[in-house]
Formats: sequence, C-alpha cells, structure tokens
Amino acid sequence: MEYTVNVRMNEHLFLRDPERSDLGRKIVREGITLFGEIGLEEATFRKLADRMGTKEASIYRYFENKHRLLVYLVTWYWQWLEYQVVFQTNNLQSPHEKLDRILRLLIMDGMNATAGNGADSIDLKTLHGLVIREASKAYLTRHVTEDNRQQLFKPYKDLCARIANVIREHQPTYPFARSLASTLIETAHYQAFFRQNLPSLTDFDTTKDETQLLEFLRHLLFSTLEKPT
Amino acid sequence: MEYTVNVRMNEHLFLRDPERSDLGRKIVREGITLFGEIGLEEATFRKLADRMGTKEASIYRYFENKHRLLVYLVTWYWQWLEYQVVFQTNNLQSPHEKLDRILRLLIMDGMNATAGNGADSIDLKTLHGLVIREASKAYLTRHVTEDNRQQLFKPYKDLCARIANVIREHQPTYPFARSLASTLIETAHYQAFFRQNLPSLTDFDTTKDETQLLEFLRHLLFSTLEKPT
DNA sequence: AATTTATGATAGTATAAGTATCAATTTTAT
DNA sequence: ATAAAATTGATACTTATACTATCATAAATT
Repeated sequence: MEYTVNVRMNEHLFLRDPERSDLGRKIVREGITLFGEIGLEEATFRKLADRMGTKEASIYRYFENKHRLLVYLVTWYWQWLEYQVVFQTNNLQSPHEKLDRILRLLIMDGMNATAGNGADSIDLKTLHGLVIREASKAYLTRHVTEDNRQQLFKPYKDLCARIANVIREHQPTYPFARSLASTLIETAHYQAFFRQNLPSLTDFDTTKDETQLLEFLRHLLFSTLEKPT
Repeated sequence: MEYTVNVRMNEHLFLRDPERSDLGRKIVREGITLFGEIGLEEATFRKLADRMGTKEASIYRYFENKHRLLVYLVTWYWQWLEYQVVFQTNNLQSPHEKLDRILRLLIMDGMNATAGNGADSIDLKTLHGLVIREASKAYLTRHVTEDNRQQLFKPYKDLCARIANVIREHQPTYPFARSLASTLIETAHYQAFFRQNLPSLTDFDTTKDETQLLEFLRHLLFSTLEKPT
C-alpha cells in the first residue's frame, strides 16, 4: 500500500502555498539543503534562487522573508514529528514503552531518510540537522509574541502537549509534564549539537552513535518520573 | 571593604580592549541595553553608535562585528557566573547544598542588580535577560568550530566543568555529569524564556516568580542523581 | 613640547532585503 | 479550442546593513 501523509501548514507562514507548485516545492526542498549547508545567517534568497535557477523575486512571492521560510521548515518538522509520535506509539500498551519510542524519535534514531513522494521528497536527515542548529532561532526573536498570536508555534506546542500527556499517563502525579516535555525536545537537540561541535559540554563519545545521548535522556526522564514530588 | 572582581576576557573577542577606555566600557554597557531592548537581529552598530552619541566606525575599532560583541557579552556573563559559583559554594559542606546554590544562581534568584563600579557597572538583570534570549546564538553558527578553536567558549565550558565536578562530588557514579550540567544551564534559560513568551510549553504560573522553575530544576537534578544507572 | 594614540566626521563600497513592472509562459475555465 | 487568469522570468529600483578608508582633531603619554 502506497500513501503519503500531508501536513497542513499555517497559512500565515507563506504568501503563496509552496505545496501547490513545482517551484514552491523546490523552494522548500532546496531551502532545507541551503540552510543545512551554509547555515541560516549565511543564506540569502539570492543564493537560494541562484542554486534553484530561478529569481529572487519568485521566492519572495512565496515567503515574506528568510525567517518565515525557516519557521515554515521548522514547523513542518514539528508536525511531521507529532504524526510520527502518534503513529508509532499507537497500540503500544505501556506509557513507558511509548516514552521510549518518543525519545528515539527525538534523536531520529533509525529513521528512514525521506518523507513524501519522489522528486519532492524531503530529506529528513538534513532537516533534522537544520532543526538542531536553527530551530530555536524560530522563536528566539523580538516578534515571538506576534508570531505566537499568529499560531506559528502551535505545532511545537501540540507536539509538546502530546508528549506531556504520555508523561502524565505514566506518572499522573508529576506536576511538570509540559516543562519536562519541552526540556526533552530541546535537550535532545542541543546535546546533539554539543556532541558534534562542543563535545566537552557532554559525556558522549563523538566517534560512536547517539546511543549514549539516548541513555542520558532515558535516565533523566525515567528517574524524574519515578521520584515523588 | 570595597573590592571589584575583574574578569579577564579572551583577546580574540575584541580588536581593542573595551575595558581600557571610557568609550569601550560604554560600548559594552550600552550594548547590553540595546541588545536587551530591541534584540540581536534588530540591533546594528549604527543604532548603538547613535544611542551612545558616537560613530559607527569607533565601535568597529573595538569589535569586529555584532556577533563578536554578543560573544563578548555572553562570555562575560559566563565568567561572572563561574566566579559566583566558586564564591557562593565555597565553604559549603554538602554537595547537595552546593548544587542548590548553583541552581539558584542559574535562574538569578535574588541577585543584586549590578556588578562593577559606578558609572561603568553592568546591569546584571538586563544581561541575564539578554543571555536567556541570545546566548545560544553565540554558538549556533557555522563558524562554531573556528570560534571554538579560538577558545571563545572556554568560559562556558569552564562553568559547565565546575558544575559537573559538584555533580560528581554528590554522586560519583553518575556517568553524565557534563551533559547534565549543560542541560541544567540551558534548561534554566529556555524554560525562563518559555515561561515569559510561550508559557504553554511550561507548567509555570507567569504571574508568580521563578520558584516553580527552581522546583522543576531541583527535582530534575536530584532525582536523576539519586537513581542508579 | 613632542609624539603617539584615540576619536570624530565624512565618504565610500558591497551585499542584503525587499518592491515594482511588464512581458512571456503556463494553467484553468468556458 | 480559446479566452481569461494566474504564475514566472527578467530587469531594475530603493533602502538598509556591514563594513573599510581617510584625515583632521582631540586626548593622553613620554
């Protein structure tokens, strides 16, 4: 059985829906690789246009500016991840097992490489790397309140709320389920970043895989949930 | 007894030592308030110069660019904080008590408002707010490896290592002391940011003080250290 | 008093960010 | 199949940012 899961994006994120044209899908796809390759600050719409063989002005017709494109990509990731959480924890009996599955999703442990159909498929590994480096810049701005009013962070909140629910399922008396959920998400990301770039801020062996990070998160999560408050 | 503690800054951070002239100290002081008021992305050296009644070119004589000034401010904070950790945990008998003191430092619980002498004193509350919003941008860049080679993040690593040592003092068998230390620092910051700006990502009452954040961190830390690995 | 050093004032370049226009092309509706 | 509508390409602007350069003046050193 073949199927694709479509993510419905917040309409404030774009001027013209990039999912509805080849050019739009290409902006998203190439945007991920450009941001991934040279980083958000070095990236410009001109460079993106050149790489795509199109014009700056064409990209501006889809996205108001670079920041909106970033938020688009990052929220796409949150929504994709929330779907994975729902899908992969479905029919698991124990909340413990669900949480374990969620942690493995957060570090993209053993994920398949792409999402979506053929040429327009999204390179999830690259997107994950982008999220690790740039996702926090989506909200660490002066206009966070305004963006929040436009519901731009709803996918992040939804993901967080969903994880918090599983936490409460496992330990109904724990009073900081949402903070713990957001901490797990953020910690998964910057510990991965530190492991790669500033390894002395971690205890992980850079030459090995992310198993140690997973161990760290697992221990953090389950010890916290076991101890009464 | 009057005394001031001087922080020796990495010389790669500036072109001319801002501590050694009135103009330089003013750049640092006003830089903190400007970044604090309008945020890093909106801030420019032109705006900073206008606000100071000086010229753009004069600021460029001290700092290569905006990012270096950011790193300067942020690392100043890390060094100041490490000193506070050393000072305030000195002569405390139990590592548990030391860790508790460290957590309170991380959220700036009951800190006095300024550091340094008179007119050149640094507004710590504003700097703390700046660190919460902007500190991660100091390392979340493409040139992190190069900056790291220039030791720009040494103060952060030193602080982290010091906290990790207290963690090991309290629980010698815990294998992730450094990751836990960096997690505590980061979590203290973005949970404070979320509390202020995206409160549904937390369980904290925005109308109250940071006590709940402290409770969250305390529980996270001590439950993790109690449980065997 | 002489000399080095720091700052102010002004000017200039390169790139980024964003807008506007219009013709050419593609898509959609009839 | 044809007309109408929407999309894209191509070009050209405007404004702002991020610097660099120069030189006169002021301040601090020797």
